[in-house]
Amino acid sequence: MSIRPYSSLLDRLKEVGLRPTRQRLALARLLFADGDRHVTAEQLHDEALKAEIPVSLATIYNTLHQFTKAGLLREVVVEPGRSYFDTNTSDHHHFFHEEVGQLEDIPGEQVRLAELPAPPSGTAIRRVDVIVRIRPS
Amino acid sequence: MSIRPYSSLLDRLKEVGLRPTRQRLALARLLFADGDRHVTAEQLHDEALKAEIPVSLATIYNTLHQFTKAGLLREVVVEPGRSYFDTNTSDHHHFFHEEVGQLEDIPGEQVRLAELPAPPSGTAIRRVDVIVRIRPS
DNA sequence: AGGATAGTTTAGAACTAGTCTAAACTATTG
DNA sequence: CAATAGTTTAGACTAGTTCTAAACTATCCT
Repeated sequence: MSIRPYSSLLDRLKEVGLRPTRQRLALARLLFADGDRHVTAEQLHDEALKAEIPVSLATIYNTLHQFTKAGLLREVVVEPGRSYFDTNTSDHHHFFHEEVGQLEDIPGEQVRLAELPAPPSGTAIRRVDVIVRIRPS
Repeated sequence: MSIRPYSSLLDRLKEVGLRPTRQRLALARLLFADGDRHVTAEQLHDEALKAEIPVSLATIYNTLHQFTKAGLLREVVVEPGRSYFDTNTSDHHHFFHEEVGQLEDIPGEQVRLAELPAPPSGTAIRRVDVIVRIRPS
């Protein structure tokens, strides 16, 4: 996402059929301004308020889900009762730092699946998530 | 887990330092009686009530967590806001049937990681989860 | 065996993340 | 610029889970 220049956020929203409202633009800026990020709804909400963007929690959730559906974000589930949203939508995997509750991308192709199982009949693979759970050593 | 004969449930509980109470024995029986299972707290609760084992939801949660800590169960996180417990504690991975909310073991070594990334310095790998998310095709 | 003790269970309150609702607001379209 | 359709919002609500403090029970000790 960081590939795209700042000014095109508006265009990207339009492309995916979302009106470029004040809130969405502001949140998109927070999310995509600098590099890859992994945020929870609460985190983004706090950040928005600190940045003087008064936005309701409901809108945070709406926006995160709409962005996800539109392919601008990817949801990552690693902890019960908390969702993370990843601004890196390319095919990649994660470290999850369990003590801290922090996600980190595993760069490039450092994880490679030698073999994938055939999906049960009548089903198709939608996505493969690899989570490497780490701890302070 | 199904390796162990039924009568040894009591011993297993003792081994891991949990008193073999009526509730724990009954839940262990439900969990480990026939083969590998993936249950949520609510599912197990319903099952227990149907089997005429009146047990409170709090005890279900306590028991699932104690069993997990003791290594009799393994917790699998695939959906926000819902935890699954797997009676198969050996090293293996999962299909997750998204429409139905059902986990299924990927048999044997059908998933092999060709390369694992080095964990960030100061950390050690605790576990690697591979979740193959599937959909009806 | 019987009582003391420490671990366990329980109902229900409390909590947390997330969703819903319906009214107010705003971007777009003509 | 008005009409309209999509968006935002506060606050009520829900689902899953955890907490609490009182009642209960397995175990230990004599």
